[in-house]
Amino acid sequence: MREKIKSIIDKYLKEKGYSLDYVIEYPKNETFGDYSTNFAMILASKLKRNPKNVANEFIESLYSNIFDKVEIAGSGFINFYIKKEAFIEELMEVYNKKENYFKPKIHKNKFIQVEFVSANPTGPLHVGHGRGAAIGDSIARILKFFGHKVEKEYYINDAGLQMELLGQSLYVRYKQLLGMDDALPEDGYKGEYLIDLARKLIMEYGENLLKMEESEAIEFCKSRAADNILKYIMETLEKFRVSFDKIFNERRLYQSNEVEESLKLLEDKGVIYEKEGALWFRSTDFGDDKDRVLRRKNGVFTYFASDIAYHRNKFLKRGFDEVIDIWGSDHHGYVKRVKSAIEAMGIDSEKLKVILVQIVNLLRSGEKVSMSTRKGEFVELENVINEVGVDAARFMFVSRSTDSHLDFDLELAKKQSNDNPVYYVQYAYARINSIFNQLGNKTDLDLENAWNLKEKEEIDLIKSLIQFKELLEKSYKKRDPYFITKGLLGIAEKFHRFYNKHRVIVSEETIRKARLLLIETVAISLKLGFDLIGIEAKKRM
RNA sequence: GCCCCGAUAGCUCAGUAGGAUAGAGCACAGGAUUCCUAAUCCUGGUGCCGCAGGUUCGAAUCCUGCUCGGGGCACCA
Repeated sequence: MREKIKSIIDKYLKEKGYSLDYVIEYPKNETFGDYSTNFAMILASKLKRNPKNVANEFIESLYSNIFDKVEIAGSGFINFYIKKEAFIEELMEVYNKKENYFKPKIHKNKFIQVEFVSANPTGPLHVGHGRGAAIGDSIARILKFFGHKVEKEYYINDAGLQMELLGQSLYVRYKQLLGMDDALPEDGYKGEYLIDLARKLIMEYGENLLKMEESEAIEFCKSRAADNILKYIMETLEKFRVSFDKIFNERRLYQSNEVEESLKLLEDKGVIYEKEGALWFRSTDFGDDKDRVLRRKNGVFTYFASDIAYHRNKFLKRGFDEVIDIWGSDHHGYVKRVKSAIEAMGIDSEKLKVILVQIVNLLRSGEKVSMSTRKGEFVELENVINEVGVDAARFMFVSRSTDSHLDFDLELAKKQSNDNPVYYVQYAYARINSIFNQLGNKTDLDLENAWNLKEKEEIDLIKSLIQFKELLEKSYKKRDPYFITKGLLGIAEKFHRFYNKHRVIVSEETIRKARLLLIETVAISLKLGFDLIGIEAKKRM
């Protein structure tokens, strides 16, 4: 609809020989029509003319039949009042094309990777990971829907100190359970889950680990812990309806020599130097605050080094056209240097999009819950899912734009009441379904009936579908699923309003069929939105 | 000290790439169900848009400075 208006204006401007940036928007107030544009004001200021005259000339030249009326308002806005027939035509289009209506016509297919969660298997996932998971998975779904080839990946830093500490921590717990006196290392993992794991170890191996060399025992504990925890993480994610196409291990980058190769590549580009025994990347050449260490004095590579290799692998080995990394906001300082390195390797750093997910404040009865993995005082995603359900959790996580903080109140999300927007939206779908159930299968819909729609609530509902299309597109362009929740709420609101005021199952066949067509189309749209953010389209509630 | 994100109604947040009287949900009060699910709907009112300047026909939105909150600034991960 917006495009139709835009093409009319563009055509007019083109005939006049102008081109300018203007907007077509929804007026704040319904009495100002369905759409509104400021182009006359912009053109007028360019020509130093009176905006109202400019607007008037445009209106007089109009001959389109989709408008009831077109008015000048305020200091030169042009307000468009759309004929209801035009909206009904739009509805028919949705009905005909189904989900495809919501896909834009043109775009080139890309091969896109979405890398997310990527938590090290050193402990269970917490709510922060949950938000990343919900966002990443939804983005992948959206990109797929819009026709791209998408690969979802989980990256594990399994080559560094963290995993070492994990092994040590488990070993200590194991010894402690056997009555030995030992303390966790300073930065060790203090969570309960390691005690559980230690208990399992004792059940399976008794005291046998004590007979090993300590380093061997720790190595054993490390891989046991990692395997177990990763398995647990994946189970949680699966429950959360999040799956991955690939798990990528950091260790692999060393085994295949890709870390060395990447550094060689950078060296050839002349952006590497040695200082004080360490190897540095001159990221300041690319706008970073300071240069970064790649290999420490002690000969050990930094994570940055393997991350460079990892991104080289993504772009040069696997050939992704676009890579989306979803990180916690606490990694924001890292973005610049990774992009610098990519640029240095001759890759367009625009192809890497880093989405920083802001913090989740978990509240329980108003009390803020702290979430540090190492201290072991975090709330597990698993618990949250069990408490509030997958649908509510996923919806909550994506219901704010990614760059704003999210307050997640467990008590609130648990409530099955209308504080909880996910139920509001799902309920709309269930109601539609219930109407169709009522009718059994005698619901032959045919398009022509749609012309009988005339009530304000009916037309408003159609408008909400058109807006949903726009929001979907925005969600896609901005790579943020948040806009989908907004669209869903918009449709649900209009639907509930319609439902309350008008009955679908009425004796008059023409009206009944028209409304059935309408709600069928609404159901299609809702279902699509649900699928894209990974929540269930419940037929009953 | 430097960098990032934020500051809008009692609370949680929108505000669509400068536009009309700044919106929604929650909370609060009242009302609606012989009939497709009351997990719904309807009616009520709140704002120095953090502060101070600037840019222009016009600023919550852009620029500059400042204040406050959160996070980040390692040869840690």
